[in-house]
Amino acid sequence: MSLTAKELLTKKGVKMTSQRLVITEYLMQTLEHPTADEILAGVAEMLPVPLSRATVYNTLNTLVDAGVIREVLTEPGRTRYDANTFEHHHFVDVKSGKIIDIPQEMLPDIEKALGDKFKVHSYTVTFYGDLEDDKK
Amino acid sequence: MSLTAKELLTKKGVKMTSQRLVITEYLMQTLEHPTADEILAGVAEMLPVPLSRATVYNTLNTLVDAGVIREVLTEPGRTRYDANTFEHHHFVDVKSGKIIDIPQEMLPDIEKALGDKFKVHSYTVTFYGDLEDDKK
DNA sequence: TTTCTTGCAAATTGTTTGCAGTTTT
DNA sequence: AAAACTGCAAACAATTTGCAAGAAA
Repeated sequence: MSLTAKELLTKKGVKMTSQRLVITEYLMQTLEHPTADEILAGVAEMLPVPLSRATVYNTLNTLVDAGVIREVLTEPGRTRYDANTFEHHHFVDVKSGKIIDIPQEMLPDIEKALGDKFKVHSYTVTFYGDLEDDKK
Repeated sequence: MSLTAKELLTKKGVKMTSQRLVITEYLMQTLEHPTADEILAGVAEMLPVPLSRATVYNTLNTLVDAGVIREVLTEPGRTRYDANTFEHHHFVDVKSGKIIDIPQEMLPDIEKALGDKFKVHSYTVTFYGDLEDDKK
C-alpha cells in the first residue's frame, strides 16, 4: 500500500512540520495540479494557525528539492505542483484549463529515441487539446 | 526555400514595424531559445532607436497569437521563445541549461496514443538530461 | 540546545497596462 | 485619415529573501 504523507517526508529526510505535512497531504489527495495560491487557499482551513504565502513557497521548494512533489509547467508564468512523482505526462484541456494525468504506460517509451548522445534522465509530454464531453 | 521574416509577417497578417521585423529575424536566426530580456539585449543594437521592454513583450505576444513564434516552457517563471513553429520538441541539458530542438521525426508519433476521448491539437515533449561532450 | 522553519514585510523578477505621441496602411 | 503600434512609467503578479521569534531533532 502507498505511503502516508508523514511516512513519505520521513523517508525523504525532510524535517517534519505541520505546514509541510498538511501541504503534502493536500497535494496527495487532489487530482488537480494547483498553484501555490490555490494550495494556500485549500490548506489554510486545515491548520489551526495562519499559513503565510512565503511558507507555502518555501515548503513547495523544499518538497521539490527532496523529491516529494514535482513542478508542472503547462502555462507561462505560473508553476503548478503535483504529488505524483511517478514518470507520467499531462493532457491540458484548452477550454477549461483542466490538467489530466497521463500514465507512462499509455505512451510508447521514447526515452531511447534520441540516441546515445543524449543521456535522458526524464522526460514529460504535455498534450493540448479538447476533451470529449463524457470525459469531463 | 524558406520565408524571410518580412514575408512571414505579411503572410500571417501582422502589421509591419521595424521592431517586429528585427525581433522576428533575431528569433529566426538563433538556435537558442531566448527569454524576453535576452531578445531585448540581442536586438537593441540592431535598431537605430531604443527598444523598450514593454514593446518586446507586446511584440512577442502578438507574434505568438499570430502563429509566427512559439512559447517554450522548460523552467518555472520564465517564458522562452522559438521561431521554429514546426511540431518539434526539446532537450534540456541540465548542466548548462542549453535547449536543443528535437525534430518531430526523431520520435514515434504519439498523437493517437491517448484514444478518441482526447482530441489532441498539439503536444510537446521535453527531455531533461546530460549531453555527451562532443555534442556540446 | 542547536539547528532549522515560520511569518511578516520588503525586495526582486517577470509581465502587463494606460496613455500620449508616432508610424503603418 | 483611421487604426494600430511604441515608449515610458506605473501597476501587477509570482516568487524570493532578511530577520526575529518559535518549533523540531
